[in-house]
Amino acid sequence: MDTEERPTNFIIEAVAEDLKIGRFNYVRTRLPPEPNGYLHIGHVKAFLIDYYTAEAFGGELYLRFDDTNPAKEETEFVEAIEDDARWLGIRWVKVTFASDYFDRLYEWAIRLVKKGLAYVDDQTAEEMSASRGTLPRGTKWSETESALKPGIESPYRNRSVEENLDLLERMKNGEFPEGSRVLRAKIDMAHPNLVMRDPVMYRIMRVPHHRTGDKWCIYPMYDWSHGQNDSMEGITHSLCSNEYIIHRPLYEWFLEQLGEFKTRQIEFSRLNLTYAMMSKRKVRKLVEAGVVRGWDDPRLTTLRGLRRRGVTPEAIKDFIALVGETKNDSWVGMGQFEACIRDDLNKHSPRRMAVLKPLKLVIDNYPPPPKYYRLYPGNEVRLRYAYLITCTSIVRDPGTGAVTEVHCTYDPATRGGDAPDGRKVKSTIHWVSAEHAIKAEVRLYEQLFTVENPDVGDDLDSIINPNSLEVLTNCFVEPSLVEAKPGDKFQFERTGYFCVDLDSAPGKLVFNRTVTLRDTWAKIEQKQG
RNA sequence: UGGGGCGUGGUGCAAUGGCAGCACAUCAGCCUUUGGAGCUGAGUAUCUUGGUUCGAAUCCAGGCGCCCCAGCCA
Repeated sequence: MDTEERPTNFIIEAVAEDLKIGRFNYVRTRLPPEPNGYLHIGHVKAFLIDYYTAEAFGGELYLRFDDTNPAKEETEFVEAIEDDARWLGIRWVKVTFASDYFDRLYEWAIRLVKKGLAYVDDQTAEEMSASRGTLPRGTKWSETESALKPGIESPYRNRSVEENLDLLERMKNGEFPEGSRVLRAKIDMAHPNLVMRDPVMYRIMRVPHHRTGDKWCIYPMYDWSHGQNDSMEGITHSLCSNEYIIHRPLYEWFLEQLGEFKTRQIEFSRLNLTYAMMSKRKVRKLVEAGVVRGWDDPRLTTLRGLRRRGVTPEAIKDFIALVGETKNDSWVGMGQFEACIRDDLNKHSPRRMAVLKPLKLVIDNYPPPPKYYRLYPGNEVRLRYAYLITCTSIVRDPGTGAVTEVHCTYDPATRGGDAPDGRKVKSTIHWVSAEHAIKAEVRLYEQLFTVENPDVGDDLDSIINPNSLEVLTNCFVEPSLVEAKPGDKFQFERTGYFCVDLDSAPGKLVFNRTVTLRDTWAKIEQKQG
């Protein structure tokens, strides 16, 4: 990756300005994944922005797992995320965890309590929600008749510092049941930004943590952890998606009150890709329901799925570069991604010949429509790298009418494919020798979903494309592919880009179609109806 | 509209007060031992109204549209 080739963007410009005015004299960013699932294409944009921004200034990148909710997180995902990110080509200087800072964070919380800026609230979750000054959950903003109402201050809001300190200590020691109390920042229950209406800092959870075990009974919320960890690590720029814009005032309020190092948060728009499911929850449902074969199913846009499908890190990075970095809400078409995949594969894939559907190839378009140049009775074509042949007749199955044989004559003078008399043929077709070719299984993929945005709605069954996978077991590939190993990539001439699947084994070749070639013929066909 | 964010060809991104450009997609042509790849050309855009200015996508004011927020999720 050549840094100079990447265009500048508003984040790079903002960071450059910070350096220029002396707000910081170095650059350090962080990747902030929550280890609760596998990485997908949507995460890649954020990862690459963090990586490139640091790289552009000779800065450092930390990989920090945001493990503040033990109910959802597992070590398995930590390893998978590191593996996927490394595969992409991202490099970091150290790996840290939000849980590394639980002790220090607790000290900071005590500081706020002592300053009278945080208190223990005994209200139930329902009471807190009701007193926030808004309509019940589930109500649409459009159904809101009047302006947002101020919240109601908790009856526990003015407890003494001593009592708060005592209660917090006992929360930490596990003296209270789960959900019975929280620590809240004392800010402003009438604030127009709901995030500032006394946000929760700690909640009681009797759940073992994948790294700290049973040590803690209270766990910090995102707002009371992320910015503090950024500050503790000397992160200069905390880059995140637009949904955190409204959290920035709180992010800054905490660091201001604490008097600690002030990281700057900058937001950008997340990636929306058509036909891609970004919701981890929903992808999990597909996996569990057996709609796909696993988290690495080649039809998924998880990094593992893309990798298995044969998509390269370079193609993914090219795509992200092309998408750019802005705050605009936008949708990028899957076709754009596929163009990047083809572009990279075209440059790097060795060409091979493979016949996927030996007979159908010929019969589909007979009698020939206009502009059809391939093999049909009376027409001469070139067998790629071999001879010019002329079709003389076809043999059909008397019962079905399907073509079972195509008879041709070859011109012995055209060895290699050139005619001594200089005559041209309009078409060259690929072939394999029936005597030498080896058999293979080929898996063809189409979009998994029938709708552009599979993340909306909950009726998954209605949006699944029933034809997203077609398995061909009667394919023949040229003998040189006998040595091909899982992950190897090829272009099957005139057909598409393919890679050897994980299921492949000696004597049992399995290929995935990564993406088809651009197909001008398909367009002509479409237009002709 | 309680607060916040965003509006440039079909899609995504540039232009940072000075000829609206790039990529993908589309269309036309050239070339081709992949109907692939490559090459050439074309069409299509500044949400709107007003203001400032010699000059506005850019600055200002109003309007319109879309998105985000009322978890003890991140």
